[in-house]
Amino acid sequence: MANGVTEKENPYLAHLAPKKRGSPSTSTVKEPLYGFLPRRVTADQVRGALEGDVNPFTKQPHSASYKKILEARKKLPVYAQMAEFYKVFTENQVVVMVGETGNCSRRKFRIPQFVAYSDLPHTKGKMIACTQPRRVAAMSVAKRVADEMDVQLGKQVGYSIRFEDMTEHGTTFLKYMTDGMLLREAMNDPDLTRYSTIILDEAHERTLATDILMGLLKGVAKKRPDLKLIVMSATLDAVKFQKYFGISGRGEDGKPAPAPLFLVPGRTHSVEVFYTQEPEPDYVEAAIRTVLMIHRAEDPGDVLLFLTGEEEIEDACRKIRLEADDLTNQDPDSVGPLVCIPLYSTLPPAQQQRIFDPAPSPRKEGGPPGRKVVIATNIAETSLTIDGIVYVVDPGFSKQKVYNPRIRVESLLVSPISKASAQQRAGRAGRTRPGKCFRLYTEKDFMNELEEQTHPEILRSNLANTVLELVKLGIKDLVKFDYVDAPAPETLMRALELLNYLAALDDDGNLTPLGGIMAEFPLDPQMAKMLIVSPEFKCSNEILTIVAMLSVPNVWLRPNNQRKEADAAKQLLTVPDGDHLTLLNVYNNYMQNIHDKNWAWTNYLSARALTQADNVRAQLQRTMERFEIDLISTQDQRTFYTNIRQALVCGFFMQVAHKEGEKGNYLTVKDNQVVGLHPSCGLETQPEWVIFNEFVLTTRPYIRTVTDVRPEWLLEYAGNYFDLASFPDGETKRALQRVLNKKLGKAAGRVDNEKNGSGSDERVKKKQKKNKS
DNA sequence: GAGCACTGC
Repeated sequence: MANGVTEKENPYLAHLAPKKRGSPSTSTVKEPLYGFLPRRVTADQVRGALEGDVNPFTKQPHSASYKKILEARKKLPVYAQMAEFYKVFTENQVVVMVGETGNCSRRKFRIPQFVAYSDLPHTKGKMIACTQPRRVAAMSVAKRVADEMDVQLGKQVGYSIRFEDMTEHGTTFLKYMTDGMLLREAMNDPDLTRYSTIILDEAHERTLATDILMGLLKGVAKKRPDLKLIVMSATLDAVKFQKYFGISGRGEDGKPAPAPLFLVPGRTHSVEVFYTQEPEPDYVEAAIRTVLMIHRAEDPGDVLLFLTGEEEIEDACRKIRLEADDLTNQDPDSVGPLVCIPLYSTLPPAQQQRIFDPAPSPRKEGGPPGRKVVIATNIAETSLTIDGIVYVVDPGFSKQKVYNPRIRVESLLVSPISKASAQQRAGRAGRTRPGKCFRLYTEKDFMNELEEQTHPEILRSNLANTVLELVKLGIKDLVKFDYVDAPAPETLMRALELLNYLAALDDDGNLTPLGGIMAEFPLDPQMAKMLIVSPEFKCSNEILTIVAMLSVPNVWLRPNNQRKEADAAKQLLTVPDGDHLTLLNVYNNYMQNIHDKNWAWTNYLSARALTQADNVRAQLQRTMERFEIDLISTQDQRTFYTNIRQALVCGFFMQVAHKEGEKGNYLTVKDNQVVGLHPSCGLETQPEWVIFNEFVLTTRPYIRTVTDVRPEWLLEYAGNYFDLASFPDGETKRALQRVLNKKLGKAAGRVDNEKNGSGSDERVKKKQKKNKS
């Protein structure tokens, strides 16, 4: 075999190899575990390279700044662990690596570099991938590592994220990327043959993409003895990953031996944790009280308070500011000034930056010091770190996505956080010096009520997209796929069912040619489907725009003090037949005014979201061109909107609602959920049949982004789904039956049909008349 | 007459 690797030497291969009768079991083999490519570089050699005068990658002399960075690096504990790292890395195919929280940054900078140096003489032409759950991290870490290695970003060290590929083919050998990006690459190269080592960072976050990658890579590692895998995680999950990547037949009694663990010690400061004596009935009120108490009684240091959402945060900010003002008025000499800064993702970036402002100065020299209070969502738990936080207030809640496969609805629920999450939050207090964490729940509740880990995303999501990806990756049996945590069978069934109705999978669950193309689009399957069929309706240009607009955050702005103005501006752009058409109209108007920087703002639209939509549109257009899907628009004004609405039906026929009674209630078809039109909906009337983009569960169930459709289209373009025989009895079925009867009647009397079926759209006509007058 | 936890392709 290549590289002199025999199957026996690789337990993963041995596991796959047919067992010979009477041959000794692999568990008795005592020689070194793996016989991979000879990566026997020693720590001394690497130190020599690091400290030498010439950069081994560029063959250029090391720069002065490099030498300065190197001196600092030499003091880090990881540097001292180099020899230990190379030993475990050389001897094992899979290593689970653990660093205390707060230490992760060092880990993600150094370990990939160590691998890079070890690979230098051996794996020419193959790359090292290091995945991150977030784009910003992939970008910034790559930048810093390029600096540390004294190479140019985008050359030997690069990154690859959506819309931005900073790598050079043939030159880049260390590539930081988002986990989703690596998963995309895997769809066209399931064995990831371009890579010699794959490092999954932040594995404990258990994003959907990381979870799928872990399942995939476990299989690939068995097939590819030359592939090395490093799973990096926070302490708590390590054992789970060690077991998951365990080596068959190596442990006691022939059981799997856990994958080896490599520990990188942490460097965080101690955090003292306080609990309440009794449970708090109102956590927002308790949180406000705690923040004010800290402000009055504790030493200087900034405060981070975790709340669940925008409304809660803005409310708390207001109340804390009021109370702080009261304190100041009572006795300006006893308390310092306090600033309260909200932080959540939908805040414009400039306002997010405020969290890095220094705390306010004392009112007068020698007076009590000022304090900064940041009130944040979970964004401060993972995505953004704020240095200088000394006090954390943790009410123990966050909004979490949950998926109900029975009614096919994803919603956000305020739920108790996990122990792991609580520890992560507490850790935010100890980044610069010893800190304190005030938990607004009892110690008993922490011990007994909180789950160990937050449920991984794969257990809380609609998996339609994921299942299509898995099938595209060549996974034959989705139920038997080796998940780290297997999703509920019902969730998989729902996904398979949807993909089958969309004709992405055939009745045996095999990928159809259409499904293969759908998987190439970074879109939900419904949207991919309608985009692909849209040329048949002569509106692919328009559907492309609508899909792009649906893929970005809400474009409508509605500032609290200008709601009326915002609503009026929206009204001017509204198309009465449906919100999807309104989105198209908004985009087209935006493009016509692209050079007017104030256009978005004066129309109460988010310029950021619109730019993003434009990016997404361009990317999708490239994918369409790759598959030769025509970009066309009809010139016929009479059918312009009708065609678009028909194409929408081809993707979203499973998200149809039927009007019931006169109260404006709708029933979702087949699931029979009573829903209302969301107040943001711009429909002029309440049509009998509508398709909707999402079902949201807030004060009551709503359908949002809604468009008027005709029932005969449902029967025509989704006949399989609207098979009346399988329909539950009820008003919806009877209404469809009437349409069907009428249609059959019409088909019988052709002349009649010719006369009425001119294809014109009554509402469009009406509107054109209106516009003319 | 509502609201948008957070990511990602």
